[in-house]
Amino acid sequence: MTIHLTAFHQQADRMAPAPLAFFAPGEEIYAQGERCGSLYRVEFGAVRVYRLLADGRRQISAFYLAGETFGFEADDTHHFFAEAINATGIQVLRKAHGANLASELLPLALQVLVRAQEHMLVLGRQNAVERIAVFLTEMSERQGGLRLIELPMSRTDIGDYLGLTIETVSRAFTKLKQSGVIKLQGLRNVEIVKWQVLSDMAS
Amino acid sequence: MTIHLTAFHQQADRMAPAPLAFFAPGEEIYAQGERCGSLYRVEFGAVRVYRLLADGRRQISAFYLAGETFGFEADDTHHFFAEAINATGIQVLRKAHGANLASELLPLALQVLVRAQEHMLVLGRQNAVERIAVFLTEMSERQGGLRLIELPMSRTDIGDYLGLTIETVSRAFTKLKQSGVIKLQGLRNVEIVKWQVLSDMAS
DNA sequence: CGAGATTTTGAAAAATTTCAACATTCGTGG
DNA sequence: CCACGAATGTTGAAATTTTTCAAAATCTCG
Repeated sequence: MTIHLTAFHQQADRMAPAPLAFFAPGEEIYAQGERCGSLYRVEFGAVRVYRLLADGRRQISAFYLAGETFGFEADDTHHFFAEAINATGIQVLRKAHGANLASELLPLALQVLVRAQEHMLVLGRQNAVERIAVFLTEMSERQGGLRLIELPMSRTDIGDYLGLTIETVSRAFTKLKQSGVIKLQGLRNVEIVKWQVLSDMAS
Repeated sequence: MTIHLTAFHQQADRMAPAPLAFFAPGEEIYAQGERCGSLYRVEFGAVRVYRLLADGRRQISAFYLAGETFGFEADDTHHFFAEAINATGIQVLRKAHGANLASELLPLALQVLVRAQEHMLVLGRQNAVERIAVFLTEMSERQGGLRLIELPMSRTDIGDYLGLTIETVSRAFTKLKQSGVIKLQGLRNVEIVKWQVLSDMAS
């Protein structure tokens, strides 16, 4: 794959020196407990940000796709882990300190916040099929509202994002397939056949 | 109850005209869909911020206690409802636009964000007793780490915050009581008897 | 093409919800 | 200040959903 660096550099904003970093599938971007001083913008690929319980239970708080910014923290320490899901390019935005910077970051942080708050409704109050419906709707909207969507992540990741086991995720996919709402072409390509039905399920 | 207005006014920061508003128990502070242009700081009392599904299922995304700021939104529209839980005093911080303002708001927004992300782990991956343990630990920490805590909210609110039914909340409280981890003095006063055990449960 | 990894399916177990009844608490008016 | 009634909370039992454990199927990639 040829990567056109210039294209990325043109997108770079005035936030500071913004080196482009490459990550292999599964590679750690940062870990809980590490010091932080940067934000990260996905240029291509996908990232999962998660937290662990002592016994290994994992909750993915968000996926980040191309164009999205992550790495916001309340203090100088990372409270989460971040890993590349696939081969991923990331622009590291070194945090400078200044008022005009905060005014650029606040809207990005607020978008992450609103999404997190909306996801709480899913985790707290929706059943398995509804969760998958929300997830597919979200992924479609984030990929431009297309009916054909590509899932960059595994069923395990989807489960850990939606608070379900991999088996329950699989069964929910099966139900949506059997009711003709979606079609699968391979494991990671989903066609949304009945958009309105899926949308309604997501409430 | 006598309210010392001067004390509150001394706490006012330089954000702008900050009138103190009073809300009765259950009174709406703002509604989903309303335009927003203010932030809110709780002076006394408690607030719940929540979202609803079409069929009435409710998820409380956060409680806000004295000293805490809420009302952050990504655009100019409220995506959530906010209500006073009890008699509550709130400072309305009218949003001005400017860089120095954003630099003051960002840390507050980030604190809300981190808390939201941590709550996702609870909603997605912890069982009923663990959720109550987390909740009590949180409430204690937010009230200064005391062993005697006062819950300003009902069991229904707790359930809607933790993604549980009121009955499951009640049963979890009963289990914690029976195992000697907590004691109840009335419904809303909890004594944490075995701090470490509770803490460990919360993981 | 084949081996390992991932996903799907089935059946039983566990956790939570639902529905119903009972108990307790709280606020108000006598 | 007590008693009453409504609101809130607790408990029990059955139903439902999800998880767990196990095995079979499918996919991916070298």
